Amino acid sequence: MLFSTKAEYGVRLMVELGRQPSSQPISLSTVAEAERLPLSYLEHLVAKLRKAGLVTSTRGAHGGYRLAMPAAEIRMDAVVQALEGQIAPMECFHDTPEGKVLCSHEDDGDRACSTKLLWMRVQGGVTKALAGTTLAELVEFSQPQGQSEADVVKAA
Amino acid sequence: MLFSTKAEYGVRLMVELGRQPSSQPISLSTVAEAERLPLSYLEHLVAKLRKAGLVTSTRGAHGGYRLAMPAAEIRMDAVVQALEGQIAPMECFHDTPEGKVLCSHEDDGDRACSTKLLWMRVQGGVTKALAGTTLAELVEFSQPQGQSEADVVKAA
DNA sequence: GCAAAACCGACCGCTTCGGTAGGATTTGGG
DNA sequence: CCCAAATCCTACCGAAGCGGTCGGTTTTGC
Repeated sequence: MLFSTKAEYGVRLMVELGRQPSSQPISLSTVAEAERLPLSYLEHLVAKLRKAGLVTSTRGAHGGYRLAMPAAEIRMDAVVQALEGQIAPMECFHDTPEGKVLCSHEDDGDRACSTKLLWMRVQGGVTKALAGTTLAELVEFSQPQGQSEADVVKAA
Repeated sequence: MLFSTKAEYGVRLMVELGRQPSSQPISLSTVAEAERLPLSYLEHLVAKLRKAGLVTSTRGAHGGYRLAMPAAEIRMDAVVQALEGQIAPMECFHDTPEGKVLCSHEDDGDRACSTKLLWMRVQGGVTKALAGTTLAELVEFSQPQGQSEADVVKAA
């Protein structure tokens, strides 16, 4: 599997927050019940989302979480990265100060790294899919009257 | 990380085999030395490739492995799948008899699965990248006189 | 002040990862 | 015919991550 349930649960959590039209926060236990997910596990996940600045929290009674910005402005690559860590196909890919990726096997002798081309393409495909999808799209898609799934997927 | 070193090592192994022009097999220890990888671990990986029909083996002295078909006919999705198992973004994706993928959270109440759209797009991106790359391309790319990396990546 | 909620950190069983070890079997060459 | 080289097979092992659980602390509205 490319991703663990951290991404799965975390994205569901975000969609649940995005579904709420009101400005008042909703509690984690509400989300946990709606999605039938373990509350104490969601706490760990929402902590990552909060540290990444994707959700804000209000403590105390009637507290809870809400999106830190409109759902249309939240790209899913940020969400998945907050939950799963750096998105790279391989251990040997790491970020450079310029924000690019490099393969550390780069200079094995006189040849180029034989796998780099492949992982660059995979990286591109995943990044494109994640960055090209907003939370608002997922909220819209999950509504019962949403357009046919084939249409939306095709638009990727 | 999306993939483990099984894919990394296994792909390097395949490239090494693809580099050999002759028809005679090359031994694992030769590959291990060339790529500086542990021989006993490579044995496990090459076993998966053999079971998947991607390489053939000849036992005994002067034995070894060779590609089961021309490198240009070997698509990397087959290689990675043989090494890592089914390529799916999520646990809840599984193959159907028709060869498609489905999300098992499909019918949670009256709403569509809120994450399905996202994982479908990711799945599409990865599959396109892997299936659109052949072993021959990687062999070509890893030669010192290969064309610039930007050109090849762009062609994805 | 009580209850509801966010917060925090420790723990735990399980599986996978990356690798090692030891052997068995097959085969070509001397 | 025997030995060395090679594939093949099974078991094991430490470390790490996954998917939680638990107990507690702090904050806040009513």
